[in-house]
Amino acid sequence: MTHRLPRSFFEKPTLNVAQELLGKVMVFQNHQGIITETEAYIGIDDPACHAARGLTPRTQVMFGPAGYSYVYMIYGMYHCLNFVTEAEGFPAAVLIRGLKLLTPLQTHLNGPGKLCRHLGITKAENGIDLITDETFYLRDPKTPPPSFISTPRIGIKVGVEKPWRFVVV
DNA sequence: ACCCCGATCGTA
DNA sequence: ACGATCGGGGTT
Repeated sequence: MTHRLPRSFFEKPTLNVAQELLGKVMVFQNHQGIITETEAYIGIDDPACHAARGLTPRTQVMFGPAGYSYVYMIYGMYHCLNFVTEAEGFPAAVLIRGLKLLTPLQTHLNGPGKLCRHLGITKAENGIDLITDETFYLRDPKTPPPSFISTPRIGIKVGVEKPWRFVVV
């Protein structure tokens, strides 16, 4: 009944994964929510991707196999949650920017910092294998894929010309 | 040891 | 429009 997304779902071109993640259910501990907004960060030639500055302790997980979490701290206050994509050795990930919680209130967590703060996601959640972890994974609700638009990515100073942000409409 | 900067967010 | 706040990573 879980329909957990397999590694093959993540081990694909990042733009495809970013779009196909829309409408999927993210499960983290006791939380569940529908993904409503994503951004793609693709390889060393994408200047907005952390991996453009090479392999460092922080970006190591992005160089590893697909289907792992990549969590980093930003502005000294917030964390951002990503899922690693593509083949091992190709550093890329999808940033999760929006989540509609599957609660009676259906709270919409819009913004990567607020999303992590609400769910309690920190660097302790970096490098988790979403294919095998007990309480952190993605689920396919088997509903029709939602319609979406693409826009430039938010909050970056380089790579702004690439329309690699995807938002459910 | 030092310095700069950032895939954000709330307030003004 | 701007400040909060601090770790990562490059430089000295």
